Amino acid sequence: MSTDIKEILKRSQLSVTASREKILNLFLEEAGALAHGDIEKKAGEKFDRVTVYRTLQTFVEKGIIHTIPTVDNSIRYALCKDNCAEGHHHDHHIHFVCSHCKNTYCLDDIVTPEIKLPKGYSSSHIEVVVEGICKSCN
Amino acid sequence: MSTDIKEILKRSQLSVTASREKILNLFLEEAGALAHGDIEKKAGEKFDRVTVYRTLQTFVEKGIIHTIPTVDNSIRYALCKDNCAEGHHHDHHIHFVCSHCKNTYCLDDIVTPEIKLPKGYSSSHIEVVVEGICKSCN
DNA sequence: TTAAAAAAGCAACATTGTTGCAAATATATT
DNA sequence: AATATATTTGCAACAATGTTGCTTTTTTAA
Repeated sequence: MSTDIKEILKRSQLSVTASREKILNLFLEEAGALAHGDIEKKAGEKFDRVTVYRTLQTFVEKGIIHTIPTVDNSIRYALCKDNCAEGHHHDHHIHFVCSHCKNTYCLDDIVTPEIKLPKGYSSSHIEVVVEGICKSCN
Repeated sequence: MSTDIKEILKRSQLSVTASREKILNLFLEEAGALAHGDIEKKAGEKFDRVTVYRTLQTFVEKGIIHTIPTVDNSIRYALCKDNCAEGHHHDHHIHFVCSHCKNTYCLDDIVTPEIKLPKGYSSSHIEVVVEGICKSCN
């Protein structure tokens, strides 16, 4: 477990604990996004479910990870590559869900497009989720 | 309850039952999208929770309603305006979530944009969810 | 090293979603 | 219109997921 992890936590003004290190490490190791369930599985029997819930919530608040919209009932989380400030996410990349391997990836280099809205609507944030076959499965 | 409702059900080769009529009617009356919970509330104590789950599932399969991605843990459903065939949705409109009234709307006239993906990725479906302030709240 | 603050773990509970099966209802047929 | 068949509903029991309050443990700061 690299010292980067402690650094990230400290930078976000979070105390460094075993659970936070472990969970953050899972995200650093993982190419794709993780759902709460994935984390429980990967962390083994080590942590209480409640701890995982609270840690994810804290990480989102501090801008360490962000949520990704899904059509099934599962919140997926991924690392914020841009340096999101506390309580202020500003990711503008799109997300890709592979229909084959079921993984979700952040395509950090693909920026969300402009959308022309009807009169009366104003936009503050745009989410794009593309479904298809990913690089590894193609 | 208009006879259109029976028509829609028959067209999808579904038997016409009180629950299906009532739930379909909720969608026809409602401008925005509905989550499972909304439907349970609006339908009052009339139906078993299981019936609502199964009805929504059936409607999605038959192309009567479609699901909308969310970042919270709730599947939202809305009517398919385009005539989606059984097991084959082909909606290409975008979705709008109002941060003020919390409603989700289909913007049927706004078509999802083309997205240029990195090499190796192929796309089969694109979802766009715009967050902002809607017409009524502006 | 110790005191104060923060987080983890536990228990109990609430909500949400699933499955099998018997009773009720809808459809098709006579 | 009445009946047989097929489908759907409602119930019960269960599984999974998410939440809250409180005590113990760990971290941080002095």
